[in-house]
Amino acid sequence: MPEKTYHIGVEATIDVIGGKWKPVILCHLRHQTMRTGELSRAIPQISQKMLTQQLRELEHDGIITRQVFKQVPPKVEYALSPYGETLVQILHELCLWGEDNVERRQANGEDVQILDRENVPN
Amino acid sequence: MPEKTYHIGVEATIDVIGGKWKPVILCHLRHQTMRTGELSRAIPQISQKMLTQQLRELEHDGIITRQVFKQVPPKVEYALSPYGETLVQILHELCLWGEDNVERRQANGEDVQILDRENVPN
DNA sequence: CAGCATCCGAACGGATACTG
DNA sequence: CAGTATCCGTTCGGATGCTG
Repeated sequence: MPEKTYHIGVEATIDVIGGKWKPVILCHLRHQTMRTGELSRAIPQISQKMLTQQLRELEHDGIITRQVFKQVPPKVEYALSPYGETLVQILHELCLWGEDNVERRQANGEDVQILDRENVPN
Repeated sequence: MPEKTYHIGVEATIDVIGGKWKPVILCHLRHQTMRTGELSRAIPQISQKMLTQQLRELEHDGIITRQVFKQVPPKVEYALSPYGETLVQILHELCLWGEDNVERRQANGEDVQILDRENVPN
């Protein structure tokens, strides 16, 4: 009996890139390699613990790469792995849908905003 | 100051369709309207409490519709709303990616399986 | 059949302090 | 700068029992 059984494809996807932070991290890594501190500044709400933890898991699942520069002070760069690159299209669509969703909620009178859009319609 | 601030589009998306169960529920509703019991049987691992809770949230966010038939025994049908339909493409891709991911892990010697594929390559 | 309420353990996730 | 370890409150989520 397999140790892990999924009933539908999306379950496996969520298992790897699901959660509160992973999609955000991956979205930032879509366009560039980033150092730990850069990611931390790009995602101000995340705690240092969560950031490291999520990066470790993404690395373990082969989605991102972690390159350590042996120097003082330390320097570590994270980037999408070739396999992680297969997610960029989906990540892009997830970003766009979220932007549309916020617009929709604003039009609906909700007090919500989004700081960085990657698509400015019209 | 807005009560809800997102820094990037994908955050808003995750806020609405993120979590362990919502993507699975939505994937099932892509192709058909389903009754509560049908969903429950289609997702055997979910508890009744979680199923109801997630359905309520999806309904509240305008992703699905809930139609109650006034009869005994009760009958309730859930379906994607027109707005929810804007997610079908993304959901489809999430399913496919997960299926590929499982194949990749299997090829890597991991003891993992997926029961229902929607795309059987080759 | 569909749903609500409650209890309770597990996991998530933040704050802080410390290391190479 | 990057990362580890610990403490601890909050939320998640399962199990059970009950209602119309």
